[in-house]
This record gives sequence, C-alpha cells and structure tokens, in this order.
Amino acid sequence: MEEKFTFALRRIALLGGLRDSVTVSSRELGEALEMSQQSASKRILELLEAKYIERDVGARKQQIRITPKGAELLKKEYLEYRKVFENTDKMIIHGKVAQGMGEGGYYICQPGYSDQIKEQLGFTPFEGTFNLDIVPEDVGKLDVIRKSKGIMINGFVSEGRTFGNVIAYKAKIKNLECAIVVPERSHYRETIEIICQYHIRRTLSLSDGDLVDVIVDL
Amino acid sequence: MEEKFTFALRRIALLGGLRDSVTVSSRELGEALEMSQQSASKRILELLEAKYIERDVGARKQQIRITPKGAELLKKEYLEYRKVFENTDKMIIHGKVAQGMGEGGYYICQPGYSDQIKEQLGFTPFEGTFNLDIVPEDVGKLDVIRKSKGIMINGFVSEGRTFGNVIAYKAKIKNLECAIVVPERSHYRETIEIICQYHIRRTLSLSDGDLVDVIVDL
DNA sequence: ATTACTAGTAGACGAGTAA
DNA sequence: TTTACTCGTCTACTAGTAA
Repeated sequence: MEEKFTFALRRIALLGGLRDSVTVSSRELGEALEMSQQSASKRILELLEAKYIERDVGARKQQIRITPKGAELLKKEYLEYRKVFENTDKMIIHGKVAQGMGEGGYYICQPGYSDQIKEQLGFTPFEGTFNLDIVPEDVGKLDVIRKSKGIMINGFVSEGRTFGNVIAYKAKIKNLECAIVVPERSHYRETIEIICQYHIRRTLSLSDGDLVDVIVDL
Repeated sequence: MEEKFTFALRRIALLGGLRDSVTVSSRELGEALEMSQQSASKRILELLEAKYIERDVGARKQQIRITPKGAELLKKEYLEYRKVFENTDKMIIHGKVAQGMGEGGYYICQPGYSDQIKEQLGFTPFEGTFNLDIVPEDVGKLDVIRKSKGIMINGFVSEGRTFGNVIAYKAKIKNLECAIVVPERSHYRETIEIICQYHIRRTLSLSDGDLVDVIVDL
C-alpha cells in the first residue's frame, strides 16, 4: 500500500523534488513511473491527499515538491538499504571550517554534560566546539544522521538554568575521534558542532574555510 | 509492477537473505510485508518464477535466498537512493593490508596502461599495487562500485601478449589520491588492487593486517 | 504447524473524454 | 497543450480450506 507511494516519491526525488520544486506534467511523471498519464495524475492526487507532496498547479505544468513527511518516508527506505548494503554504517559529510566556539563551548564544559560525554564517548571534551558549515549538497545527510539513534546525553538543571538533552553521533576527522553534538530540540541548520578530546583546529592545522570530511557513525 | 518485487526482496534482504539463506514462513513474510499469509505465499511463488529468489522448501519452514538477479534489482534501487541523498557519491570500504605487489605491479607498469593512467587519473602510478583484503561485510560494496561507471583504461597488445581493459575507480586513503583498479573481465574477489603515485605502504607506514579505510568515488 | 489452491471482492489501471 | 473525471477491465488481495 505504502509501496506505490515510495516508488512515485523516489522518482520525483530523482527529478529533484526533494530540495526544490520540480516542474513535471502528469504525462512526464507517467513516463517515469511507467504508467499512463491518467494513473500518474491519480497518483499525484493520492500523494497530495496523504501530504507526501505539495504542488502549485499553474496554467501549463504543475510544480511539485516533496514535503518533510514525504522525505521522511524516503529516508526510512534509504536507511533500510544502507542496512542491507553497508554493514558499516558510516556517512561522509563535507563541511567548511567555521568560526564560533563561543556558545557550544560554554555548554559542553558544564560538568553535567562533560561527565556523561566522558562516560559514553570515552573522552573528556576539549573546552570548545569545532564548527563546520555543511556544504549545501550534504545538508540532507544531517536528516539521515538524525534518524539514526546516536548517543543520548541527558540534560540537567544547574543554578536555575535548564540544559536540554543533547544527542551525540560518533565521528572521525582524519582519524581523530570526535562526535557531532546536536541539541535534541533544534531546528535543522547547516552548521554542526563537533566535540573532541583535542583542539581539532590546532591539531589538524585547519583555518576558516578549509574543507573537511567528517566520517560519521550511524 | 516491479515495485512489489523490490518491496518483498528488500524485506527478505533485511532478514538476511542477501548473504545467506533465511528461514522464513509465508506467515512471517506476510507479517513483514503487512499482508496475509496467502498473499505472501503467492508473492514468493512470483519471485521464484521471476528468478529473484531461490528456495528449499523443507518439511516445516522454507529456506529463501536472493539470487544474483534479485540482488541486482535491489542494488539498482539502492543506487537511486544514494543519488538522492548523497550527492557526493562516495563509499567507504574497509580492508586489511595484504601481501602481493607482484602481478599487479608488473601489469600496471606497462606503458600501455601507465600512459593512460597519467592521462586520465593525473598521476604516474608507482611501480606496484597496494593490495587490500576487503572485510567480509564490505565485499558486497564492490558490486555497488562496479555498477558505477569508473574510468576505462583500454587494453592493448604488446610483444604478442594481450592486456585487457581495466577499470579504475578514483579513491582516497587518508587523503592520499589513489585508484582501485579492476580488470574488466574478472570474477568477484575479496582482494582489491590500488594504484597510487606513491608507495602507499611506506608513505602511510602500513604493515600487513593493518585496517585501512578507502573512500571510493562512485 | 506448514504451503498453496479456489472463489469472491476491492482497488489499480488505462481508454475515452471534458474542461 | 494541460489536469482529471467516469467507466470497464483486469489484477491483487483476503477468506476459506485442502493437503
């Protein structure tokens, strides 16, 4: 039942409908789905109904884009495939070294966090985070990573301030053990914060704008 | 049409049917597919008919395994997902440093090959290959890589000997540019040969048995 | 327990066609 | 050209049941 939806969604995603609106007629979609224009039109209506896609139907062709709910469905299926084909659940994210050790550094230094990090990740984090601006093509991978379980670092209250849960994902940068940390309640951003036992920037002699590969465990 | 097959195959693969036979009754498969025992039984018969699976039906439960043809279908779909979610078409392969610079080294030194490598890959290969025994879980990834296009290094005839076509896949080992080379006509093996401008083993101080990550461009 | 037949029904599809 | 209705057909499913 759900199956016919993922098939159509995947096709739309391949046409570019995941990141952007894509202009595709029901006839064209029918071709991609190997079905008639009529059936493709019906499928589009069903996808709309189920809120997997949105669309602006203009005078000539319609603009289709996949909703977050639709993207969800595709990611689920993608992760199944990863499980099947890549036993090593790793993913590479490319990013540019960015400014900003302020905020994150302050948070991660709180004993309430750092003790758990020591416990769960096996290292005491350097007082400060390493920030990376994800390259646009890789921003979607963050969602995939967030769908994997990660390591929960529980929040706490200290001196009347509330520190929320943080999820850590083990990673490596050029063989340096580290972890991506993401507040449990946060919006998607194109910047990630990375903690490490060492000062990554200094240890690897990196400067702002340098391109870095992060290999993330899923 | 093909869609219902991949759905069932994916489920079977998740149960372990890609690498091994998996014991699953039609009722159990029905549960996994969210359909009745009767329909699952029918689906199994259709998959058998289409040669996507094989099975031994014992007294109690049946043993199902996915055929190469079935694996093919799954890989195709998997690559579609990779295209959607990972614009950077890279894959990590883990392997252990292995002996054997003999054969491959001799071949790759032939000017007929090395000139083309210089031309297409941008480096003159070191006279010898770096061999890696792929860890068992990653052997399947080789198929995925071989399904991507790679760079064709044309064969030639020299002094009466025929040297066949070789396909090169750009890769990196700890930031060292290199390439996996695979004879066009070869059986699947668990060892890969890697060429590089430098002596990888020496440059990275590697010894037999060391675990190495290869990041392959698809 | 199994697997898998038959029969009846719901739903998916394409042809024709309207807007 | 579009999108999307109706309607007839054919396929995919489940229930019942046999082996």
